[in-house]
Amino acid sequence: MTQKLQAVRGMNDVLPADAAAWQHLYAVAAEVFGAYGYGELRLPVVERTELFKRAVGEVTDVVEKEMYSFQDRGGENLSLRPELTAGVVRAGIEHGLLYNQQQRVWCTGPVFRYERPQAGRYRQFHQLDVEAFGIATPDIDVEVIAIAAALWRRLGVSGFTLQLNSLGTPEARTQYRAALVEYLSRYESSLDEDSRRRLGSNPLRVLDSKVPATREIVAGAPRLLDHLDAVSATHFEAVQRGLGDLGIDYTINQRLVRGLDYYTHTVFEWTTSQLGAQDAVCAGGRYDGLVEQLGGPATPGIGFGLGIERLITLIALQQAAVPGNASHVYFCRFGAQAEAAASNLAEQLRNQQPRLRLTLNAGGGGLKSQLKRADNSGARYALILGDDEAAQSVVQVKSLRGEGDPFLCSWAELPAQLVRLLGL
RNA sequence: GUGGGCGUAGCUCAGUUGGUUAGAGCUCCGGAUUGUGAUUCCGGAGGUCGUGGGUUCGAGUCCCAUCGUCCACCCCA
Repeated sequence: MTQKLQAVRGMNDVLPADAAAWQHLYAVAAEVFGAYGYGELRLPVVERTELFKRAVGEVTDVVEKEMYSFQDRGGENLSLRPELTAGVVRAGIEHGLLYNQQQRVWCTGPVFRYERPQAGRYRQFHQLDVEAFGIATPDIDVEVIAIAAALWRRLGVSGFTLQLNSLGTPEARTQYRAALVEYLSRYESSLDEDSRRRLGSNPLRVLDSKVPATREIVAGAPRLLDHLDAVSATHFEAVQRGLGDLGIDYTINQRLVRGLDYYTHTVFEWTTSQLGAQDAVCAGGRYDGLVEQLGGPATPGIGFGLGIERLITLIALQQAAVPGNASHVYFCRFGAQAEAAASNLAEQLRNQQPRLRLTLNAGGGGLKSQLKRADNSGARYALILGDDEAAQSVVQVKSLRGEGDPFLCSWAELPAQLVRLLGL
């Protein structure tokens, strides 16, 4: 069977028309993260499988059944990263960034999860990641959450709900876990199959279940927040106060437990009702034990991962402004002399005005069809250079968007004229 | 991994109870006095009807399989 050559299932191309939104998002994100003093970290897409097993957790779905794992030619067990935090921590430890110091970093790139694709869920997707290390106080929890809020503001997207919870210290969590298991065990026969399995492996995830019968049981379960030790409770209150001071609204969701094992204390999720079932756009939390768990010095950390595809979808849905990437001008040229002159002129213009986006007609065609191309390109102005104009060293400048009548402009004055017209 | 919807021109779709050369709109290309777009008029290009089997005198239309896609479960960003 000859199979048509096509992209791998769940892995999408981003076409030029859509890339404008991506570029805009990256530009704004880099600016916002930079404004908070976060530096970019660039990491490999492939890591040792062991890293994710130890960081994310051996019994999580992500590691158990969603990783792209393989052996390379040397027999190493490697995986495409299913998330970014583990790699960030690995790099931090490896390069000594986490020894007794603070680090604020961000990271972006593709991540991979072998899942059944659906709206907002792909096998290769992209995340923006923000992480802060070496700061145990709740002010950094607030800062990290505020960064996301700032990003929404700068992008002009809205309608999020910030859900907040605390998992407490590992000790508190262990204690709570025991209480929860004891409670749930009493109803074991009434639980759904998944939940019964998780009772042994990862009981907190049962809280998250959507099965009605299980939810009923969960409703009467001991509450995590009631089991917080004094330190955790104080920390959580401080986070809430800090968010309140910044005017960031939130709701406490006691069932928010997150699917990755490394979280402690604060966990949060920015969700929206506009994306269907995959409603989490940005999620994260504190992971005070992770660095040590991966062989580094005991170092507190907190961060979030943000789904770029989901955010891009929201931007489109809410029609938030995205600067266009169309050319400013389309240069029409015809006649042997004029074509050569136009080619030189175009180079000069681009050199003198690096911000100018100029498409030079190629492939010939009559003026009519060239102007058609100019119009379709989305350019604001057309430059027209035929042999008549060339003989006088001028070009015709013609608005394609009803911004005044065509006029002739000398080659010498053209750069200044374009700057004026385009507001470069 | 489970369940359901859908796969006909680049795009959005129509194709009557299976029946002669598979249609429309948009896009694209060309033309309407030889150098002026987006409007109008005329013309043109473009499809092995996802793929492979099967039923039939005959299948885009029915059956099976397969791939893809969409949505939900699950999981998460």
